[in-house]
Amino acid sequence: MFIQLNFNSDIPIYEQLKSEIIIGIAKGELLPEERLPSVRQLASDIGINLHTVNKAYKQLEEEGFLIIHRQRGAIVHPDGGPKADHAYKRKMVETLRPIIANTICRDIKKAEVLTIVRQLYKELGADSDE
Amino acid sequence: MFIQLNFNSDIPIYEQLKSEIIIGIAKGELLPEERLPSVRQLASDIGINLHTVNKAYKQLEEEGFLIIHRQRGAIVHPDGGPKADHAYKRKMVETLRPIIANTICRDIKKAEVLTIVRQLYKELGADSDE
Amino acid sequence: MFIQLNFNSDIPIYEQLKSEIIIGIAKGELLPEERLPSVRQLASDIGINLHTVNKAYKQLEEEGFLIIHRQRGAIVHPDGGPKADHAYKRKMVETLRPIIANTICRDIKKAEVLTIVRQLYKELGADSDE
Amino acid sequence: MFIQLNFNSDIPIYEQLKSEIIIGIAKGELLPEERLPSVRQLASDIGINLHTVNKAYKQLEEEGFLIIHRQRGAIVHPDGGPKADHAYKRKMVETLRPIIANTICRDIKKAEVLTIVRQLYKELGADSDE
DNA sequence: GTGGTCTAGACCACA
DNA sequence: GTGGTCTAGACCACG
Repeated sequence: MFIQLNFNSDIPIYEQLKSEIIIGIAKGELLPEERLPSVRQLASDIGINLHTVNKAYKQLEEEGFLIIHRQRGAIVHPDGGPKADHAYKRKMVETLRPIIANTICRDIKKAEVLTIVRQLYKELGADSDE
Repeated sequence: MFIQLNFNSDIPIYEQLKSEIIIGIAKGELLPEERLPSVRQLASDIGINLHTVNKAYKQLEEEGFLIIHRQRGAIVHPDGGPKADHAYKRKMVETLRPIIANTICRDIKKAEVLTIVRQLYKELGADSDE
Repeated sequence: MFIQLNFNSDIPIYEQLKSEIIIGIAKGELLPEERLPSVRQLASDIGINLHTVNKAYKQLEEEGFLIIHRQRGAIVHPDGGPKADHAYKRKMVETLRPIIANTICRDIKKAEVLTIVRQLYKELGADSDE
Repeated sequence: MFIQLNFNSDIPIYEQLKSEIIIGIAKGELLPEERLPSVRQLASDIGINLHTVNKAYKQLEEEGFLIIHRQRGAIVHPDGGPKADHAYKRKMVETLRPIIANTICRDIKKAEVLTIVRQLYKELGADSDE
């Protein structure tokens, strides 16, 4: 699993790190119960601040992606991720709405966006027609 | 056109305002060349500072959604929005990837997400072409 | 003489109008002692506010390009323009410096800029090798 | 690098500041990747408000001269400046036209203006290629 | 009456 | 300590 961060992005490092880990879990590169690098280790590897990794881990635990043991470090949640409740879905729709509105303003066809979404599912290894 | 802001959100007010305006343009509630409220007027209506509105307007002008005129105020860009270049599409994919990854972790089916996207197109009034 | 204004520009209308008139004088389209349209007439022709034309005329008189008679209206200054004093030249250099600095940052060769300047002299009808 | 502002000028302070920084980059006083003072530091040094400095920095980032990082502050763009596209050159010509027209009206010889331009290139340290 | 500019001061997110 | 955000209020340029 490669973690690629863009230090010039306006997206906070810890957010990028969270995304990378979530992508890793989605792809199956990080399996349930798999152990993640220690905060110290990962921070050193990526060349970022220890607190930044810690913040990402903490929030991922908060959201149900990880379980952090004081001694054993962080492991991927046995269930592979938090469950989708109504609140989450509502928030997702709120997130997608301005993105979709933007594509409409820019005359991007619905079909093209749907294709992009399907490609992302393929890229992330969830390509089954479920 | 209704503008609904969430002052408790972690999304900046000016970002929410930008999204609302983009949604308005996508829906056709704001037509090309249509005049938007003055910064003072809108700020007063929403109950925020005029500089916050100004920031949203300025950025929307920068992105090609609006044209700001010193005397006439802000109008929707005659073209209804900026064109979609490669950079935009790349950025959109980068935006969608962690969202999609998240849905995968949460076991939301691809079909459901595609349905949500289609519903958003419908809601935003761009239901014509699949 | 055509007066072309860009109402979407961030340059004030009266400034654009001043420039157009100065360009007209430089080109010889407006000859010394030639009468300009009345404030009312020009404003109506261009479709702008009367005060805007008035402001441009006033400032051009102030700078020595025009002479405004209460009854006869505005005429081009008999000398064809104000004289170049030290203050003007100093100001011109101050105006050009950031423009030139910008071209350097953008890797535009000095030769290209000199060519552009020469072309402008040609376009404005002052092409002699004086 | 000295920053000299004229508070009585009709040119906005943030514009003057932008020019000074661009000149600094052109001269090579500000090298690519070099760090600029923090907005607070510079504002304090010059005696202006930090928002004014921020505005200048932001616009310079937008134009490709700087990169602003939340923690590291602002640095000169690694490339030393944005590239020159057609739009930029067209705008530059539009900027120069009224300036040149003015010199013609004032009987300043073309040769003198060309000399001034050459001197500016010399002053700004880009004297190499004619 | 419109946006543009500038100042001032506050709190927050980030690393 | 850095920039980001938001508020507040003032004066000005423009037309």
